[in-house]
Amino acid sequence: MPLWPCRIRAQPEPIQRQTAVQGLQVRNRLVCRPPRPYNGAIFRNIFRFLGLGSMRASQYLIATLKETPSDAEVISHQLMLRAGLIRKVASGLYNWLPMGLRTLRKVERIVREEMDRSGAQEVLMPAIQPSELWQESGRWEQYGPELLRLRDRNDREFCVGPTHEEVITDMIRREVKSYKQLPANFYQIQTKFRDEIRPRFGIMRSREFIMKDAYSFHLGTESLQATYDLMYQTYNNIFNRVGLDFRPVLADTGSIGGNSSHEFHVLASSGEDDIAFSDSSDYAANVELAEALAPAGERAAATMDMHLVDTPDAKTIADLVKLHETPIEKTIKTLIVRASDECESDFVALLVRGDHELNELKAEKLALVAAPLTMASEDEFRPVIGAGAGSLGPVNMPIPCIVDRAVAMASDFGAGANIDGKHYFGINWGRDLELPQVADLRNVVEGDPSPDGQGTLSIRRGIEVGHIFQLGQKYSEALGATVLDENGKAKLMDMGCYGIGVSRVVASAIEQNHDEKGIIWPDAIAPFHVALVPLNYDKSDDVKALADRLYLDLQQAGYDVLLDDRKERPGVKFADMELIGIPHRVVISDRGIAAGTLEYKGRRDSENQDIAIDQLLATLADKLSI
RNA sequence: CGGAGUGUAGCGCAGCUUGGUAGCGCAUCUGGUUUGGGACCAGAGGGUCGUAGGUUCGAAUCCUAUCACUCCGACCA
Repeated sequence: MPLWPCRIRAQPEPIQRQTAVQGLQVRNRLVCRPPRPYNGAIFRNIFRFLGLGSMRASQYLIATLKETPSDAEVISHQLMLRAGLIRKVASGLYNWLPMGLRTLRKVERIVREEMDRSGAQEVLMPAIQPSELWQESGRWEQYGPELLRLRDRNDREFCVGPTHEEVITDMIRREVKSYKQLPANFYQIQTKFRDEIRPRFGIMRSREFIMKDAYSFHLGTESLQATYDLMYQTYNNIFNRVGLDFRPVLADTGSIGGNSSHEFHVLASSGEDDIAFSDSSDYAANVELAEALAPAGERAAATMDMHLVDTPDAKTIADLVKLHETPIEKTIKTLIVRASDECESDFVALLVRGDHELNELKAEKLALVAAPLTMASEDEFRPVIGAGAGSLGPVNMPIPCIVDRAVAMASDFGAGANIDGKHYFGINWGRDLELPQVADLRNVVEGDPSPDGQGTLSIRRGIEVGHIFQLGQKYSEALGATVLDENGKAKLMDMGCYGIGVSRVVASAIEQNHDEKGIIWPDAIAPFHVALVPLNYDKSDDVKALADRLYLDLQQAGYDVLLDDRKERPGVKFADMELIGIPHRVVISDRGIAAGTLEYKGRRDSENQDIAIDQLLATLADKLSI
């Protein structure tokens, strides 16, 4: 009998983990198929087939290093090298050694199972793609040097695929003819290549990487939205099963456009993106996107007269605060940017509070502001305003001003006087000058109210491991991918696109789960579940007999076991197993056998625990969640 | 692409200023002693000093070019 259908039938419900995304997975709980009854016996039994198998350490490549290679910057890169999971072949290119590949395969398997469960169909497309398709979509020109292009012996042009919209759209326009075949969702787990300007952080930002990409096809945006929601749920299931602390966050739809887009971020201090999320709701967004609400309440009444002060040494907000003892929230930064054609002036002044940062995305969406956002140079604006960058402000500003919501709420504030070396203090809107146009101009900061009205925002770093978004008809239109509708008329398909950086998930799991001794794998993706560490395996017949027996018993029970039968001293074995990050360790010794016990230690535990030999399976069943 | 830096044994590094023909620790192999937290002793193997050219009696060392890698920045469906 083929194994594959058995697998599907025997799948357990995804394990709900309380540790990750508290409360988030309840959102839009979509049931794609009736839940199957959980049958522990079948699960356990079948798991034997699902496991990657057990190994004896003496016959396995344990490529641990004592010292950290000098070019490894982030912790996941260092530990992946030290634990012998990967080795660098060239910049941004890595070998996966056996130990690392096991984890990669386990992540892949979880992704595959959950994608299959959602009803998506697995395909495999070529890594090398013909230029013709990219020319059809227009991306042959659009995509910069990040697209690795090459020629074959016949001088035809190809690229190494960084993504597969063109190929899948081409495939579907040939195969799918009728609305009756929709909706449909196709995915692959494949090697991608992006010729990054600067690969770094090891597997986190390599040039070649493994990605799960899925593309869905629809007639109508409602159907697209339904599959989008299903993928949103599927991604939550996947990252919960992997065992990561993550957040789905609202993301910029970027150059593709479309209605909505979510990125899935693993929270880790080494992340490259800032994520803002509410402390009391499921709101989360890329900091670039999070709306900065107006401060609550009324503007405070004026208590000072506006007065001009000589500030020859205050070129920056920091100087102003230091030299003139002004609270930073009472200062205003004035930034001059190029104006759009709609504006009668060449420039526009954008005002944010001294302690806030301009959000360029928000600014360039304003009608009066030229996109892309371009800061004006002092040479350009000095003739118009008559002052340099350190002395700008709203009072007597000859060009249109747009002020941030927080600026609009300020009173008694200080700002440049548009005269070199002078600032006004005690400025108040309405009394000293008219309040100009108000807009959301700034990045949110820690402690701001959440845009959904519930709670306040925290900001943490995140590693993007997944991204889902709606492509709409961009590619179906470019490539002419149509189906016939009920009336026999050709209609362009709507498309969605859903990616997971599979190899990056491995690195991000380490970023989130490690200590000074090494990696601490979540059970679900650990290369081995249990490290069996016999002491004196080569000398003691009792130890050897028991270790061999337990090795078989644990395999029977469905665990992936690494039996460390190497002729090494105990300290070496312990250190290696901890560095590699095997989450459960069982030590077998003559001393223990005499007392009828084994020693159990979870990777995060600080103390060993003696357990009766016949209690091992029960203990592991209790400690291990797979 | 701009800025900075590094290339010496599998890994981490010294040697370079002041040229004299390569060394340390870890790892590996052999023998012995050890054996509950990365052992010890004795011995061994392993290097075109990134590459090419130049200066010199002589270059890891000085000069020139070049390649690779790393870091910071710009970039990132």
